[in-house]
Amino acid sequence: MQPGNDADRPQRSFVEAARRTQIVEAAIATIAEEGYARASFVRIAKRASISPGLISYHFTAKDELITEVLRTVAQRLDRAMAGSGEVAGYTEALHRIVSGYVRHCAAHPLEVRALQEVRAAAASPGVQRLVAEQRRSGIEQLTAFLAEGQAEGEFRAGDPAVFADTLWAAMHGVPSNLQGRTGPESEAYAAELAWLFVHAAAAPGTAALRRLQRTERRRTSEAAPERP
Amino acid sequence: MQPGNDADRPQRSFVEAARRTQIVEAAIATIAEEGYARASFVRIAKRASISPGLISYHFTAKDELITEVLRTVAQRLDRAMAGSGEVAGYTEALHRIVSGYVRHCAAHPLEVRALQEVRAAAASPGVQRLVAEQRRSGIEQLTAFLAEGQAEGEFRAGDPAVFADTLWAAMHGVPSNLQGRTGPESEAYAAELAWLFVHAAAAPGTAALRRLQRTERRRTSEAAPERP
Amino acid sequence: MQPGNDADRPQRSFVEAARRTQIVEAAIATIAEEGYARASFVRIAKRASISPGLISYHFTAKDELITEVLRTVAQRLDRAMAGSGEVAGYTEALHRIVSGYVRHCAAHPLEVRALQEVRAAAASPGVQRLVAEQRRSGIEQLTAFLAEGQAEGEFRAGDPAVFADTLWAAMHGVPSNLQGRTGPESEAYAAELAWLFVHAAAAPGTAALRRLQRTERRRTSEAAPERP
Amino acid sequence: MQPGNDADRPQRSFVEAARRTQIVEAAIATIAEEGYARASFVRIAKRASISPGLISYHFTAKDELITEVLRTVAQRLDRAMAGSGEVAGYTEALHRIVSGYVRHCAAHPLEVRALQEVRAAAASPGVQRLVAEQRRSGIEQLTAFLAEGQAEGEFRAGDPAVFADTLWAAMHGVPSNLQGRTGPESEAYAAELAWLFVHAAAAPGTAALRRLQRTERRRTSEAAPERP
DNA sequence: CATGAATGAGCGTTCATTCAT
DNA sequence: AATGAATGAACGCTCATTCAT
Repeated sequence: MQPGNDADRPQRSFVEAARRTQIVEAAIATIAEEGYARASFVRIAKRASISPGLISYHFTAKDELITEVLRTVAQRLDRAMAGSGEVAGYTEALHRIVSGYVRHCAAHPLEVRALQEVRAAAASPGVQRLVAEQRRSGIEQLTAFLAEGQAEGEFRAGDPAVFADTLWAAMHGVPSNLQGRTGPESEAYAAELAWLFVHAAAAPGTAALRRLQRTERRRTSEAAPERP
Repeated sequence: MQPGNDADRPQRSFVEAARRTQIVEAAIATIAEEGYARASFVRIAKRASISPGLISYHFTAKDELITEVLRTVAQRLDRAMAGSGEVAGYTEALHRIVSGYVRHCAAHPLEVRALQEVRAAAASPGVQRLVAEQRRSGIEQLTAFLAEGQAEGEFRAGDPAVFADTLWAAMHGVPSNLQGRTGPESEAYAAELAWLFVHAAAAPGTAALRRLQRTERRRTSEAAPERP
Repeated sequence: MQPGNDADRPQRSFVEAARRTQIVEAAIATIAEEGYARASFVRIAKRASISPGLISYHFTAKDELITEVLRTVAQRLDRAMAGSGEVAGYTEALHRIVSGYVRHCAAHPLEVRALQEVRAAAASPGVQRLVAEQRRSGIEQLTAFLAEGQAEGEFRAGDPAVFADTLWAAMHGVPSNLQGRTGPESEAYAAELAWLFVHAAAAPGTAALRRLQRTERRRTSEAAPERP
Repeated sequence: MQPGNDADRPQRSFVEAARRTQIVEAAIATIAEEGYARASFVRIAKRASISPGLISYHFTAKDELITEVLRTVAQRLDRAMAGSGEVAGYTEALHRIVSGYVRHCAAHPLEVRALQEVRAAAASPGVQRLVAEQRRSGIEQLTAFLAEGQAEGEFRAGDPAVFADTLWAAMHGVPSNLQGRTGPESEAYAAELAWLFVHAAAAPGTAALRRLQRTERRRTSEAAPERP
């Protein structure tokens, strides 16, 4: 969902790209585990087993590094939410967005934690602008998606912008809510949250809803087939 | 919703209380407008037109000041959400909680912004503990309220904990979502969000829901009677 | 042994004198128990249950307070070392000086501790000057005393200045050496140290030494008469 | 006499070692000349012509710098007191300890002054612990040495612990007593003080004492052969 | 490319001292 | 005579950034 301006510096050697990636990963880990406030160049460099000066060499300023962190993590999140394979309709798509998001949070807690830390604590105007832009863009896409679903008759009436805001905010809370939950519990959480929003959005009596209900019931019983 | 230990230091002179209040308000404004990371004693003091040393004189450590900020804002929020006057039932109470919260955010954007900043960016263990405790306590109260409403038959079946998590997260997103909206727009936002959660929670066909619907329609038409 | 310039401010009301005394005592206790570095006006005032401003009111600067502390404690020490009653000769006088000093250290550890703290840690030129003066004066008196004893034939030949230096230094170490010793142990320490210096100073075969030996033996057996 | 744990951080680059040494030396000079209380990072850095931040870069905390100062100076002192060459017996060894110590004080007054300042004025628990440990260890070694000399019949009867305390304290006073004395005067002071303690410790009529007396007389007459 | 020593500004905090009350 | 709120300078320490090597 992040807006990309990949044209910033098109020419990048292989080694340089590798170093940048390494530094970004170290930054993600440091921010996630020690908090944004403690993620100094010295600490990030220590984690990457390089010198702090090298970070400044590859990134013109801390802002650029943090920006890269933001883009990297958001991109992976987008991919996780998009999922793969065909989608039968809007209802199923919504279900996949929410559950995919929750599953990604459960599978990559460090990344998501780092994302939240940066979004909340980063103070520089540049980073804040990007955060706002990611937010705007994300909500815009959600709103468009919901409006389409309405137009197709799968989603009920109501202001799609408010619904998108709420969905976005609810997703933001997921990492915190997942803390202390085991893998299976996270899976259940994903299902529960997805259903909550699917129900809240679905027009009453849509076939899409019933179809999804059947699909999910099968999935669940396959995953836990102890029932006779 | 914050856990209170008001017995910390019972004896406080009038002047001291006034200064503390002034400093807390300056801190709130600074955090809200410049971000937690830039809310240094020097900047807060400048806003209050006092010397930085005076903050240390009145608060034993920065933690204490931030804690006071957290408590002050949370307390006002709690009051706003509780509202005044009788409440007919759980459905109406839920409506009031959500709309009261949104209205408070619209009326006191600095306070709420500061609250979010501190909750997200404060790194010290002491503050993080209080933040976690406020969160735990808030969600616990919401969960209990929702479970009661279920037992009384006003709310539909479902895990009240997940619903509470979602509601909490959605409320956290409100200040951001309100940014750039005018007063009347905020009012509409409050109504919309409240309806969203009331609908999501309400058991189908409750009288309470219909009653609330009538009440709100009257309120709205009085507030904006330009319709023929 | 401290040089007195009592003419600094001759006119002092009764109340003022009492306050000054109270503050000086609080300062002594604070310095002794918390160390010179932590003996701020606020802490001293808290101990005296007064306001910090009052200290500045009664003492023109911290230097003056510390100076007063130094004078007060040194004066008591001098009195303790002078003792009371007749002294038969120089040998006995030396014994009394050393043992009197040790006993005073054992009886008033706070005072002496404060004295050492100030002497060692006080940085201001004014205080350092007084410390140096007390030292000079003390050693001068000791030197004169030793030279007299030499002239009278009770003390052996040798540079009295070096002996005085050594005695002064040894006395400075007493408070530390006394730490962790019980009352009776301190008494034994006093006797041992006094004997050490009496022996080191005494001319061989003086009658004074034998006389003192008899006296002390009697004192000791009276204090611990469990011998048959 | 200081307890060493040199294994703290074994790996240190050449440049870093040089800087640390430079900073330690600057700290010693600052403490000695301006007093411990005025030995701030800013002042030490100014003396070393570096920025204050660099001290923090090379030492994790002020404690570590002061600890290094303590260790460095104490180590040199130990070496000076141990001296070189064979020692005929305990009496001669005692003479060498005292005179070696005094000579070191005369030759390196800044170092020793700094040592005293730190020992007396440093307030942090970490430093105080090391100071106490150095003291304990030093007195313990002296006591053991004296007890051995007693067992060998060279030293007279008496509590070696009290003698060690006194010797330690007397040595502590030397730097002050040396102030204002010229080189030759210091040499005389060394001889006088060493004799004082040798006499105080020696058993009457030992051959060792007479032998030492002859040796020293020769040394002295060679150093100042103006006598006919 | 890469290092890591070095800088200088800014941080929270302490303190002797002042002064309106 | 006494209070205690208030100041401003100094403290130890952290940090992004620079640069000689």
